[in-house]
Amino acid sequence: MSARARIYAVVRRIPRGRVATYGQVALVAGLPRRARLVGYALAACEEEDVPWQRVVNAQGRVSGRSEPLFTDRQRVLLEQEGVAFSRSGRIDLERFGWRGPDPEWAKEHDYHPLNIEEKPGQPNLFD
DNA sequence: CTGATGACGGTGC
DNA sequence: GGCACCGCCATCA
Repeated sequence: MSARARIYAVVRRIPRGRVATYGQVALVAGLPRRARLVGYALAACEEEDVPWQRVVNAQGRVSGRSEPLFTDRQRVLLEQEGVAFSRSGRIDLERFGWRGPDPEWAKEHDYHPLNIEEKPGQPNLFD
């Protein structure tokens, strides 16, 4: 399986109303420290069932594009899923960040779980 | 082949 | 918070 195909498979696991970082996607796909590759793969992605809008950078911001129209589009799509942006255009990853794939699924398909804990006191609106 | 270019990220100031 | 490096690596001119 190509690196690209693995990346798309991981992105397809991110649920509605959640966002993952490029680095997290790389890690789950078994490609540590290759966040740039994830960005490259998504830029070239033409598959309809890959929710590319749910991947943002580690600062919780929508990454810039050569074509700024797609940046706006990504934000609109996420807001429609219930993801909130701060005034400065940031997403609170404690609230909306993906906690990793279902461990069951990860084990079966040889991906890496993340096991990120929910922060106590932060209501989880989407699980 | 070589150098430049990114939907990146960690570190340091 | 911002900014500058630097490591990263597939693609492309």
